[in-house]
Amino acid sequence: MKVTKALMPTLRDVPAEAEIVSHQLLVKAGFIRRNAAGIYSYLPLALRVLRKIETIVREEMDRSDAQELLLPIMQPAELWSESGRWDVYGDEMFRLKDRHNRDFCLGPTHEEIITDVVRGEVKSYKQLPMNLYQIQNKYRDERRPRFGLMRGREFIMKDAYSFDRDSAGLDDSYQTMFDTYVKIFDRMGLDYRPVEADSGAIGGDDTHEFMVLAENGEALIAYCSSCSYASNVEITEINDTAKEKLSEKPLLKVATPDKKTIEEVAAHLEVPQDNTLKTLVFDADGEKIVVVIRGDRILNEIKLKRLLKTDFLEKADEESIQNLFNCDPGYISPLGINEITVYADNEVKYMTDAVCGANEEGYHYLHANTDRDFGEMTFSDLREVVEGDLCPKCNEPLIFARGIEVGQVFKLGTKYSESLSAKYLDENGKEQIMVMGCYGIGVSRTMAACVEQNYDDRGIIWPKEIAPYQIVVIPVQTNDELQYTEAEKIYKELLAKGYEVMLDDRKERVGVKFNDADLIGYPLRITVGKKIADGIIEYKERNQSESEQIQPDELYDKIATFFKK
RNA sequence: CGGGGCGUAGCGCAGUUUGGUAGCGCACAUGGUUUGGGACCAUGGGGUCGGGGGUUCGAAUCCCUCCGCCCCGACCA
Repeated sequence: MKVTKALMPTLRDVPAEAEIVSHQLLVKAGFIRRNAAGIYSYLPLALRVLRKIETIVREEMDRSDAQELLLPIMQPAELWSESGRWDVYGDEMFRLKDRHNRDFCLGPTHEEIITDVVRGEVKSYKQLPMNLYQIQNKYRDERRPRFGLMRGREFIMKDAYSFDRDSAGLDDSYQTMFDTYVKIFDRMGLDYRPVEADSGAIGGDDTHEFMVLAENGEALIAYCSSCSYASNVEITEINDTAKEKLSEKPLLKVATPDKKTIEEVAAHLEVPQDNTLKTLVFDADGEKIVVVIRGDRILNEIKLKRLLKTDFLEKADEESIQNLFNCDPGYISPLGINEITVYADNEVKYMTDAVCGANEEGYHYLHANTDRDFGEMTFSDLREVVEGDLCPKCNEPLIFARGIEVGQVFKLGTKYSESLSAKYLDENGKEQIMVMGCYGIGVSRTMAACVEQNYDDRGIIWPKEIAPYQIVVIPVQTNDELQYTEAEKIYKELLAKGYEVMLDDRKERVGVKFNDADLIGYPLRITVGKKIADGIIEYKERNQSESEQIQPDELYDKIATFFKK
């Protein structure tokens, strides 16, 4: 392709709305254009990258014996009512009606449709296991689309669904997909980590997220400095081990007027914040519960939700706390609480002579000791992990990193096969419910995540496996007969050898061409300038700072080596 | 959905307070001079000033209303 024929509209300025690097660079380098909030056109350069990502995904999925199909974007409401999600999904689902006033939606995901297809066609244990996938647009009416392709309302996703006879089969399918994802992201040249994660509203047991490591990632992950453990901090387990009690002083009531926050109380009493107790009140499915954690810690609501096995969990409002404790929330504690269930973080068990509220306006207690002073409480791992906490697997310190979620694998179980009755007959002719898994890769997001991880102040640095073009050939002076002819010769030769090449034949100054080349991020740049008269051309890799002067006949081996390694 | 902000040429912006012929830079077109890291000169094309309504002799500017978009929060891939 010649640049003069191509639609690759690079910009000098970036639209003010672009906030993060991947969004700015993809717009500036002429890959994407926005048509509406969270809705983008993929221009030719972007489409080439997407196709390459898809090709890698297809090859590895096919290799794992998954089969590609294509499911509809527009889906009938009936199926979603059957699974119960028509009412649950809420405003995030794009809904529409046909001319007969029948309800439809634009698929935010495809569990219902795939289960409908499979239940109609798969009847025997002999047909299982089966894994079906598609690469298809998804639609979610996000409350706030942002970060360009990271969180759009229309996006491309590879979604796969496995159907097994039983949970042992699902374990195998899950492992196969996990291994396949590792191969996929390895091939894309991304720096990523699979992490243990929360299964959230989709439900199910095991789940891993695949996180591309990037400074601006929205997710926080904790990984072990010595073993392979890694998890989303939302679920990172903490093993708080017993500590020796230093002393046990008697309880002492002290006045703390107008000192309601942990900071204020600790400062007033001249006690470190890590020797105070924080008491929180929650409304869990209509029942009030109390949670106690160390004063300087943050409660992890996901852990609490899992412990309580509840869907609805919300901080109790100030008024109901007043009614329960007869004092301001700043002075409450588990002291003398009998009628309310009390949960505490494991760490609380080992605290000595701590500060806690007196359940009386304006007073706190010094020297509270959990086992001595508090009534019955359930201990569990409830706090948010902090960097330096010990690995739950090997007790070495945990390190934090930011990541962008580009893939997730789930064990769904029978959630959808049951509600939509996807059943098969086993060896004994007995009806059984299929066991499902689902496996997603955000294709368009992966492109953005890749940019987020691979750029410098000049532009994008595509990994060579997914770059839109592999090589750009630049004649310094397009007007110069010799320079242009030689450049075109190299361009044609590279095309003939099967490379994806762009010839920058514009009558622009060379600075413009270099800047665009760096911005667009071709892995390799070949420059033909004045020195061609002496048989010398220039070879430069995008991720190297120095270029090399070489002879044209060295070029092809060099390029072959570069793309082979 | 709550709070804040913005909408003027493809992009970045000024003009709005105080109503009086719609501007600047980049990009684009033509000609010329340049030519190894976003050149220079000249000329030119391009606007329902987000839409509708109102006030006024006159509205980008004042008033009403609708729409779009961005940021923070809550939520989420």
